[in-house]
Amino acid sequence: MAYLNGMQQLNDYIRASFNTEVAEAESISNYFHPQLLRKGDYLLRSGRVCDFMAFLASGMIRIFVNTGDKEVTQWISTRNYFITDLSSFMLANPGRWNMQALEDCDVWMISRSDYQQMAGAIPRWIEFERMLLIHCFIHLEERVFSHLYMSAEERFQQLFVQQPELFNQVPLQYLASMLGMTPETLSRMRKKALS
Amino acid sequence: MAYLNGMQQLNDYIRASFNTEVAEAESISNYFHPQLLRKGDYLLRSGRVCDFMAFLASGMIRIFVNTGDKEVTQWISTRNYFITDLSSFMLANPGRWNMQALEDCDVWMISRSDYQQMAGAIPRWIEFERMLLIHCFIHLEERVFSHLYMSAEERFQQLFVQQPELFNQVPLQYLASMLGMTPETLSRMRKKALS
DNA sequence: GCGAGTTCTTGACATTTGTCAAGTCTGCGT
DNA sequence: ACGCAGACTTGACAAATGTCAAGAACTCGC
Repeated sequence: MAYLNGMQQLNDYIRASFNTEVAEAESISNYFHPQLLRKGDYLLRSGRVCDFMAFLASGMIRIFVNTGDKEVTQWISTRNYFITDLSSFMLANPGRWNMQALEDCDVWMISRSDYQQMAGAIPRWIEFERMLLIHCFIHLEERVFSHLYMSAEERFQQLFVQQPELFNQVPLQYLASMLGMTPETLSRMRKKALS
Repeated sequence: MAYLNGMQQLNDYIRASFNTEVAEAESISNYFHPQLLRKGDYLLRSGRVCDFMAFLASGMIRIFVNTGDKEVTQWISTRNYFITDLSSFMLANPGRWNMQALEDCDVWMISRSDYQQMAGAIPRWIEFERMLLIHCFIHLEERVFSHLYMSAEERFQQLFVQQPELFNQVPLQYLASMLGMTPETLSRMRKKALS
């Protein structure tokens, strides 16, 4: 059941992104294969080459790295996002990131070789990939900018407004790390925000 | 003279990036037109649609925004980089960034319409653009990461090692902003580093 | 080479955020 | 339901960084 819903979601997402027909969307989503992740399962481990791109149909995945002294969460992906270690997937070198399911996840995966085949077979995929890269760039640029002109508290408040659902579902320590502050600081700010 | 050198540099850069013949590199660089900027001149102003991509053959350009209370320098581009307000150039919406010459610059520009024409005429340009986007993504990701796991001092030291030339040529206040700290703090850290 | 304007440095102090440690809460497996 | 382990909260304090203000150094046009 979860599989079928997930595939439908991938289809819908592609149709909306490509503004295209059902047939073309299906020709794309057929390249993807379902996988269920249990809470705690790893989709990828640091140091491995990332040989896939994944579409997260449901659940949440945390992307993080262990730097020896501390664990740094770079990002938490929610449903309807494509996930990969871009550097590793595109350049086929060992990657930095761990990807771990924060809850049970329904994930649709495509291997690098299938990806290349798809890109060759479906010219519009290349267009789509281009827009994906552009939007990722814009998003990261915004994030760098937030560290240049906002305080920790302002970054917290922005996230609290933009993605309040994260604060129910994600362990606070991961959000803290993603915001570039300690769990204690985030705990205090959240308390203040709720009062 | 500067023009010829600049064109040569654009050619060399493209040949190296594309790993291609002189002829193809020239067919690309012919789409670009030279422009000399005087120190202080603006290549782009905040709020305008960015209708160009530029190759910086010599000089330095500061990319920044005025947020009302303070000016935030996002990046300082050195020679041999392509420069554009990516969001604005690709999506043709009004951009956020100012771009100002920190010194006299030799810049080679291509308009959006010529860019599109070139992309249509030279399929390898699309490949190149893709690699450009991927590398920009990786660079920004690294930069976000640096704000998550490094202190201000560590970010300073990293920049000081990686691009020491910036510290001679660029007003300290801009470097401070780019690193996400105040000029006073950077001044103190630099003093400590030099002793 | 001079002077106005900008930029940089320095000190004193304020604020923000981090660190550590203890105690509390919560959720999960048995 | 119990107990354990992990997660969260809280307080006291420490460290990093910011703010403000004054003076020094530099730059650039004349």
